[in-house]
Amino acid sequence: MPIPKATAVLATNVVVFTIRDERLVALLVRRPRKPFAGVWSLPGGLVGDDEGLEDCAVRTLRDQTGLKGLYLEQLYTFGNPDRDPRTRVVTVAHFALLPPARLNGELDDLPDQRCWAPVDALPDLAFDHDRIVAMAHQRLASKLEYSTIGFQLMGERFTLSELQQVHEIILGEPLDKRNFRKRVRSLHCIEETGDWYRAGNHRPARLYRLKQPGAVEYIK
Amino acid sequence: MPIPKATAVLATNVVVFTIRDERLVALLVRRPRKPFAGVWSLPGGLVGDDEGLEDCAVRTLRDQTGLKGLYLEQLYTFGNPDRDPRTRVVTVAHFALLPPARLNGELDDLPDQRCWAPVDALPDLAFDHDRIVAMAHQRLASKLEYSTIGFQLMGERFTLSELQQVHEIILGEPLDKRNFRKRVRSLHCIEETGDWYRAGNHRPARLYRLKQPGAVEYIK
DNA sequence: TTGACATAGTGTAGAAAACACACTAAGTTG
DNA sequence: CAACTTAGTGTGTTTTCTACACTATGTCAA
Repeated sequence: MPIPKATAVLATNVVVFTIRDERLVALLVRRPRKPFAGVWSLPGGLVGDDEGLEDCAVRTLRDQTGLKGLYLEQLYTFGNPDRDPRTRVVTVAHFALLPPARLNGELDDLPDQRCWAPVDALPDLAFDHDRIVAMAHQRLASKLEYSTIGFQLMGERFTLSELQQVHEIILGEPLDKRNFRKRVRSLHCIEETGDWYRAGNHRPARLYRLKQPGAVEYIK
Repeated sequence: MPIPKATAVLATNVVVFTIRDERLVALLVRRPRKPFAGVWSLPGGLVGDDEGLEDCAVRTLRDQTGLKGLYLEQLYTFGNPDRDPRTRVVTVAHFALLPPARLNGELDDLPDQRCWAPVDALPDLAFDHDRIVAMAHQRLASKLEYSTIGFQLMGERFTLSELQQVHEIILGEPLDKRNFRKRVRSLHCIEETGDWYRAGNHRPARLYRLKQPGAVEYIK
């Protein structure tokens, strides 16, 4: 028995999060084509014939934004039949984390075609991309509480204050400094570098690094 | 610009869990066709042109097993390019929960074509369905700890001992009776029916029911 | 040099939650 | 009515969570 003909167009999209100006922002690209030509949307594109889903997410992200080497995981698959006005398109949504330290002008070219939009003040987005961003934010916030995913938004070396600020911004609430540090220490997954971060007219901060840079573990 | 031609065959699969003989079991169906003809596999099938993903999961489950009205949620999308030996097939995996009280012979017809297999002793499965079952089991166990999903395996009325046993089986470890009951009571999501469950030569057990039968909430 | 400034860094006590643990209650059955 | 079987209950201990405020150490400017 032959296989039925292909039934759907398959795409991936990625919500890239970082912190900018003390806000959680997501990376948007301007759609060059109909439908929604000129409207902001998530980076992404069609899955190649012989390409894994995560591979596609990585590739389209690199092609459209130059970003690579980010922490990335699958989020959810959106397949409402009328989410694309032309034809059926199913998208496997992912989210990725870019440490703000890597933001240094990485995306300053083509400023009309890309932007970082605060997740709590998004412009109109194409398709159902606003729902995707909302779900990704929610997932990220949850995972902060029961995993070590938060470290994936840190650079190679970071201070505890930095880390705390990132958590506060994503969760949308202030955290107690001493309790936060106690909790982080109890994870035993970072170590002192021995160096100090100096900035401004105040006491320097210890720099830490992850013991296992790529690892994201469940806690408790 | 025209949309590119369809790039992938899209399917859904469902892992239906229930408890049988004090084990967590998943529902398997025998594949009628190549590839893997005659091999056990998860119920599922191709997504219709104008059909939602969850709708497809519900439909194929009903068509292949007669089951309906189950709690069901999306699990993960498996899209490895060579997971199907013929052509690219991407499957959106779901899992569903069938209260054991509804097992009464529901699937006793066509016994050669369907079976309940213990998740820790699966037969060889088609495609990557063993990975799907493993991930579903892991997800279910996690969600037991931070949500009220466990009640979706209960019938309309149930005893606390029943509920505890289901938790123990899924988690694979014994739970303390008094602590378990304390925890369940603190959720405030069940109420006494006033009736008693009588079975065997021993004290009857109180019957409870969910205050909001469909609801699954996050806790803590 | 020294004082003002700004952020880094630290401990403790009370509350709440998690955990370990064993006996009595109330039916059925022979 | 005695034996059996599962239902149902409380307390003390440990651990985790929470609230809370001051000292340390650098820079910078006067």
